Amino acid sequence: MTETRPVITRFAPSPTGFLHIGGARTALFNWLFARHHGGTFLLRIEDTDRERSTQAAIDAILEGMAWLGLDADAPPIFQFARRDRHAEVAHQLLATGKAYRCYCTQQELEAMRETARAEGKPPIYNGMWRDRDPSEAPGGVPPVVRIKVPQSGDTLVNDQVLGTVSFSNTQLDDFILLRSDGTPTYMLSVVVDDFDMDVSHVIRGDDHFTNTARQLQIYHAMGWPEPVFAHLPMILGPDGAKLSKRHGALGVDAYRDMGYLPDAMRNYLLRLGWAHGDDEIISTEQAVAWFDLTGVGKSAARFDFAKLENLNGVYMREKAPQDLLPELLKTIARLNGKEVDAAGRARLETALPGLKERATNLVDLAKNAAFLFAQRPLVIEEAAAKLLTPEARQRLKGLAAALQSLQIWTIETIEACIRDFAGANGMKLGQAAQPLRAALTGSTTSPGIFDVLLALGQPESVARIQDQNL
RNA sequence: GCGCCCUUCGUCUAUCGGUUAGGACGCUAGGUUUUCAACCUGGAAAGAGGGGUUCGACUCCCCUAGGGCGUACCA
Repeated sequence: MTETRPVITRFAPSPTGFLHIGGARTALFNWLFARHHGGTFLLRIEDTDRERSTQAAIDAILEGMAWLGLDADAPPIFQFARRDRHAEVAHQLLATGKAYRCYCTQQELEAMRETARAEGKPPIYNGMWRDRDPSEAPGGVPPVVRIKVPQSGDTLVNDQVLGTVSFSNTQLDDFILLRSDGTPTYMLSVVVDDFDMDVSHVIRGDDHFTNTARQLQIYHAMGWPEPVFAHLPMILGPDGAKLSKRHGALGVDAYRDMGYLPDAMRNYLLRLGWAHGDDEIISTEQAVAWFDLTGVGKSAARFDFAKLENLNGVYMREKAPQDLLPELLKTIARLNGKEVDAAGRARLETALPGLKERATNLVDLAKNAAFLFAQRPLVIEEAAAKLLTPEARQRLKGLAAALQSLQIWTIETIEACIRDFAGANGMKLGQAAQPLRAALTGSTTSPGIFDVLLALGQPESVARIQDQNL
């Protein structure tokens, strides 16, 4: 197994649902590995299950990958379109005696499993048609094609994550290559496609580990070189149980809608099962430079929303306001059911630097920005209302007048005005700022008060303050 | 049932036979502060259990327990 072949990885989802978090991580690791080695990253849609494959799922997968920035180096390959080639391989195996036709009925197979289980043996196909003469075939029963797996010895799976694992061939059965309708099964298709696509590294979920021992039989039978295998541990729900719809088994689009940034998502997913010393905040560039299979852990990881939330906050703060704005506008529009108008947009642009420091996701940010678009008179939250005591309203009256008299409306002039007012009236800044905040935002929390005034503009600010003295 | 894999703070993890077992999230005490965040300082918090091997085990081996995956004419 010498690795002078060019690195080619692939992500091979079956389009039976959205791109979930585990699939996204598998795609990310394949992408990173290819990018790290200057190799090729391919996408293959495994749509051989015609019953369950849908166009909607294909779209969701494509959109999810685009959102995460995982670009493939070639158009997606649709597995079903290659069914003739898969069948061709099965017939080749048939011709060389490495596969055979099996005429078992469903009932016979079930009975077989029953007895095996009762005897404490693996409930697998017992090879009853393996050496039977085709002339014994019952009429009218379309056969499946099964591969001949060695009946003794071991199959070694050499895995970059799990190490070398030995499977007794007696545990492996003569699995089906071609269904009775002549279509190829997944087992056959993956192997043929990976071989034809020159995939050098098969990086996939841990749930395929046992399958690898089976798939290896096809490689052996065809005399094809094995790719390097790396099986990634699963991602579990926060409670340690398998991901279900209740917790993390959401499509990546759901994370986007919850206001998470793709950069944060990538960073989070990367750290789930992979580590590079003590590094936590890892840019995509660094990830590409550092990624390797030896950093992949062996144990399943639980999905932790709190950490994702924290990471997302880090990325929100790091991001330039102008880069955050388009996504934020979309989020607000989605939340409000209408686009942000020009005036609102101007306020938002001014307030964004202060706003983005205080939110951990876009939805939160949108909510914190809502006061910018609120109609007068503002609805005052209970806690904020408590700040608007009669004395506070008195002060606000003076403040409104002072602010109204400002000739120039900049962060500096605003700050000077308020500090002067507070100083002249023997108040601490907080005594002026808190009632002001309540009047301007209807809330007790907001960006810095000077920033709020600046974003709202002079007329609106003064009007909102005066609203409290009616 | 059978086979395979996994097991360090609550969570994600570092450690590759010798460390006061480190970091991050979360939690918590305090500081800073115009609110909230952010930020700074400190704290609590872990090697599943039992046997070996070794001068010495989180690290290597075995057993047990727990969890996961597979065992389809699904992928």
